[in-house]
Amino acid sequence: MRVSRTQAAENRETVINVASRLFRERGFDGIGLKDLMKGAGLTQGAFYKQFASKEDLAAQASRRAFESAFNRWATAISAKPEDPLGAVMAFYLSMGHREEKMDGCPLVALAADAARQGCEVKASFEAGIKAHLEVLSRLLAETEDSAAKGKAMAVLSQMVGAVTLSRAVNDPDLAKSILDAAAEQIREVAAA
Amino acid sequence: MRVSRTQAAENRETVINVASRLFRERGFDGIGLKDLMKGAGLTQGAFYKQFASKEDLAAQASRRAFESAFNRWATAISAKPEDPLGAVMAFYLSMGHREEKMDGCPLVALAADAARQGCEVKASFEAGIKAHLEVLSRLLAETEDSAAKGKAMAVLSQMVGAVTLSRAVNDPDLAKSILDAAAEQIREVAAA
DNA sequence: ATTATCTATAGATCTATAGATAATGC
DNA sequence: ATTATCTATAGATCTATAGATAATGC
Repeated sequence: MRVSRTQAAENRETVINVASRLFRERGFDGIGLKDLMKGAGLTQGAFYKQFASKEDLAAQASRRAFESAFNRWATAISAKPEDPLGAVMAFYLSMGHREEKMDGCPLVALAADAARQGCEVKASFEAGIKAHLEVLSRLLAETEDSAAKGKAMAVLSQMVGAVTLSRAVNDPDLAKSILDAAAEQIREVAAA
Repeated sequence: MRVSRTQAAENRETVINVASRLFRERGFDGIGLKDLMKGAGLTQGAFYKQFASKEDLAAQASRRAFESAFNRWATAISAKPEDPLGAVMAFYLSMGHREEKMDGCPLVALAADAARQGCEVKASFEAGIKAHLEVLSRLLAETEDSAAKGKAMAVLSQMVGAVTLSRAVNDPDLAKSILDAAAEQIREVAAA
């Protein structure tokens, strides 16, 4: 029954990866440890040798979700170097992202949940938000540094809010209008 | 044990009012029927004579939360008729609103949760979002109707996203910067 | 007679822990 | 000898239902 240290470390990574997706899909309170462990091919009993508590896993899984989010940003940016901001907006403010809860942005899926968690989870989110703001500041390419930071905060708020609202309604036309309106305004802000 | 019809109707309203606050504070999955009913001074057994299911209550409570949100908007607007948009932003994008989860905007507290619920809850949110957009369109006072609608969607997204992000971080300075950046950009958009 | 609420409970699930097992690592 | 995982379980909680109770409403 015991496995090697490397295997145990791999198992731990798998649990974090699975949790980063299932928490996004169902919320921190929407899935139990049994199903999370099952998703990693383990049983619930193995959980507490790897993690201190469910909240501990929530903090780790949030960090992992941000890592995978950054990979998507990096892929989009490097695929279109002549318009990196446009490339990010094209996928972020798309109907595809709206429907892709499990692999979508953790800020949209879990930031409101994170507000109800302890300070470890919030620390993961704070780090994730700061990293997002740095990338956005760079993409907005302001000459003045403080202006870029403010714009980045405003733009990130708008992105997160737009996808959140688009997911909360039934009507896909309304959802698309919200995403398009955000994209339009971000274009104007970036050009200003 | 039985109460009069009017008393029963009052009890039902109380349950919806309590749920609209406790759901916002703890999330749809973060509080059980027992505690919701206790908050209304009743026992769990009385629940199913009034509501078809927890999701049914979630839809009703969401509608009620939007009603109370509109009251706050209306109060702010009528208190400062020379700058209604500024009055709304002053409370919405404040640190006070950030800390006031139970009575704050239901879009911030529950829109991400609503995305995981059934179509009844989403219908409540769709109606609430549309009503918000109508008020905002009017406050933005565009001459062209379609431009006002687009601006309203962009501004609402930004408001919801900013408060959501401000609640997900530990650092109050960062939280305040996010709220201020959103307010600043909304002022510019409104002036344009 | 009807019915709103109560107590009680079914049956499932939740987080967390205890002890057994069997493979690793010294 | 140590330990990662397993099965099993404690104790609490969840949604939903059943049947008793007592007041309403006809």
